[in-house]
Amino acid sequence: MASSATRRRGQPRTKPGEERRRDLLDAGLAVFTRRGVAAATLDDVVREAGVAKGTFYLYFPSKEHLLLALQREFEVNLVARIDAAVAAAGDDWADRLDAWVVAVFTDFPPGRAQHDVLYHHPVDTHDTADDEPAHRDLVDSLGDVIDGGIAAGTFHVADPELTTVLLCGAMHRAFDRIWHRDEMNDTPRLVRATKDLFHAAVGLS
Amino acid sequence: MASSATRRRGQPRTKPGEERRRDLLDAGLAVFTRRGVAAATLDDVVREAGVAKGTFYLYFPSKEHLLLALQREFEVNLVARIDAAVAAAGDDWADRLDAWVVAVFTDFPPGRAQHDVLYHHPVDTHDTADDEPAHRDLVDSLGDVIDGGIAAGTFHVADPELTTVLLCGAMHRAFDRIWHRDEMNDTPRLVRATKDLFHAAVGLS
Amino acid sequence: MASSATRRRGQPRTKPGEERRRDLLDAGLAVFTRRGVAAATLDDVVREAGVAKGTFYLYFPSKEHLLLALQREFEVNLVARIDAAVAAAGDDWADRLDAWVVAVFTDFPPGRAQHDVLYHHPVDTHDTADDEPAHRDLVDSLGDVIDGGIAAGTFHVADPELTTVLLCGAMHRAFDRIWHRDEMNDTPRLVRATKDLFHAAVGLS
Amino acid sequence: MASSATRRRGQPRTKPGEERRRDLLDAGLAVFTRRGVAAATLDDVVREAGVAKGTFYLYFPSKEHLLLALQREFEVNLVARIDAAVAAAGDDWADRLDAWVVAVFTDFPPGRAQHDVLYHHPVDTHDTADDEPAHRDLVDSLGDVIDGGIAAGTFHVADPELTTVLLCGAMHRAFDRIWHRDEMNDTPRLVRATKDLFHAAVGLS
DNA sequence: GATGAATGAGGCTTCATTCAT
DNA sequence: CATGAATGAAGCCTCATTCAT
Repeated sequence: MASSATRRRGQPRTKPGEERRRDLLDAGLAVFTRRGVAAATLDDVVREAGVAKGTFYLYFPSKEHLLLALQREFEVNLVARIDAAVAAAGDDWADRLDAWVVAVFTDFPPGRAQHDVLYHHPVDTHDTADDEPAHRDLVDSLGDVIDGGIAAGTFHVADPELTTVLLCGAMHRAFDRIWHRDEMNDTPRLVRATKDLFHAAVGLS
Repeated sequence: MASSATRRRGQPRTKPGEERRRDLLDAGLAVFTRRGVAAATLDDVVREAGVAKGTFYLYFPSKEHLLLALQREFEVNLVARIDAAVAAAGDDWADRLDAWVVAVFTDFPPGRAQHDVLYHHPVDTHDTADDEPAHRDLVDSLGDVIDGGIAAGTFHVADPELTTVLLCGAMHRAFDRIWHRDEMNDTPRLVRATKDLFHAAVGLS
Repeated sequence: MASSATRRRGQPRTKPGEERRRDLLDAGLAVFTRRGVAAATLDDVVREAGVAKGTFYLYFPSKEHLLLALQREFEVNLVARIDAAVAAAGDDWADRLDAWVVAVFTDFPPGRAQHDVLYHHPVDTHDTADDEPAHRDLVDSLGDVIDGGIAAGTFHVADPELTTVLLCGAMHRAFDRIWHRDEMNDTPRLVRATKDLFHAAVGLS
Repeated sequence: MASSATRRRGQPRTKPGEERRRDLLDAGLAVFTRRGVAAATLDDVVREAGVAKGTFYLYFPSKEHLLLALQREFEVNLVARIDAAVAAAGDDWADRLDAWVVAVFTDFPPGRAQHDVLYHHPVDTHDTADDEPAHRDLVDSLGDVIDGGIAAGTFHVADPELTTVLLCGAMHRAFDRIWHRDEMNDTPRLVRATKDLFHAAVGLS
């Protein structure tokens, strides 16, 4: 029963529910990241988690739901960290906007693999019931900054809502393209270009 | 597009190779679009094409290669149409840039489904040999416009290369988000917002 | 040997691993024997074993490996029985040689079908990893008798190693020819002729 | 249409029947030898022969019959060459027996691959109708020598018929074992051991 | 709670054979 | 005689999910 998550002998087989769920989530992320979402099998996941097949279904109703949970968790954490960085940037809206950009770029790289898993898998939002409430996402986060700057009279944007979506999308695709081609891994340059674009978009200078 | 799944008696079974290939390509697109790439089966494809299983393998070495061919074809055509629209816009670079945006927006909607198939499926560029040369893509197309405007002294962009990628990404993701939520299908507004962003990005007014 | 293809209701589905493996082995032999190795399908095997397709792959990595296991098992058992008969024949080397011949002939007939399966199918020893150590085979068994008789001064053979291989081969092909033509199923006569040949080969009388 | 048997331009497409049949036979042997009988496909064969799929069925009713024809041809030729060598050996029966052995050993090696194809593939003699008359085979050939020696009073064998089969089998299996293990490719030694065995079997010295 | 042997529908691909030209 | 596109039955194997213990 060798596995990277082998259970130590004598250890109790049962764990608090939350901890088991965590193990499964971690294992899922590891496997999805390693093998790719499509190629990953439930067998891989439970082996990685050091748990029996059936146990998985005690915590998630299906493989699809594990992915969904992973995606939600990833974005929630990401946004929380970004929001914090923005809050720490002070009161100047231009600074806050820059802080948003920098935060995204410093946060993404370590999670590049997760990013792929998160954003590039077509989760069927059809049969996968949407129990949980929609969470605050990247667009909401950027929207707050832009709306704030406008309210303060610093930014000038004709259609803030759409512009926010567009800018947010700019980054996403940029990441994909850049990373997948393993070219231009020049973060400072990327940060600069992105800041410039954002500034121009909100009418700064 | 021969009637799916039926063949008139007495009709010749064989067709010119190019035509059969076309049928398969059409059938593939239809099925991928209807069922989604992951759920689509080869059975679906050949049924749609009104052809036997084995026939498929006379034209494509695998399901993956059908997808690849479809993707290539889609982007090549899209870019060709956009390039044409830009060329028809006259000599003013601002007009050309606007023409690019308008072209994209008028061209995409009918191909929304294909767009999903094309851009959202992780084609394993590993074992799927890359025989054909890289083709001109959307980024190349936008790049030409931006580089042209800069060369003419009309546009001013600090980092044209990255800015092009960013702007291109803006649209892509925007489409995804907008369409997938079936909200804001307000194309004129979308065109206006995008033009504004592009103008700002290249330093117009 | 559970009734093929049926399972009593309420009966537990799971069995001790060894037992399931046995069922599969038995089913495999039955099917290979009935249909021939090439024509046998996995469907046949699992139907015979009263088990689902997937279950097979819990015990063997492929159809090829089932055959391999069957072959190994057959030869190991055969050789064990022959060795026992030889040991029981006493100390006279001529008697032991005769015992070897008789043992082979009494043992083979009931296993004629298995013999075909075992010796006539080209198991690709290429990708079929050879985990287990080489086992004692018929040639080894005969070799021990011949070497023993030589050491005792009873037999006289110029090239014992090759002669052993040759004598062993004599029988094999003889069986094939004789059985496949369903002629000359006269075992006593066959035993006599073989004993004579073996005696002559080792220089007796 | 590249192939090792490409047709020269301007060459007539039709050939005398016998020649076409020869081409197919040659191609079949080449492919069976190269890929192995089981892995060889009809596509391989016709490509090798530089002929269309349908043409094959003008000359052979099935793939199985091609193999059968190849086997027959191989053995007929082999036996003819051996018989000739025996005839050339003079009138002494011991010499003739030795000549038989030597002939087999000099003839086999170059045809090792064909030997495998010929003797190791289970041709279903069930549905493959046996139109042609049985041909003279190796056993017949050896039988004539042994019977001749007995008639001349030179050989003494209790059961000539079975002994012949046994001796013939000795060689066959020996070849398989020896060649397949790429060990003991020491032909002179093999010839000597075989001669010894044959001499002993017919009561010489 | 936890287990893991068992399931079985269904996927992709192969290839001997046919037949209209 | 020759062609080769088309056929389609059949094969092997995968894997999400279940359920008796």
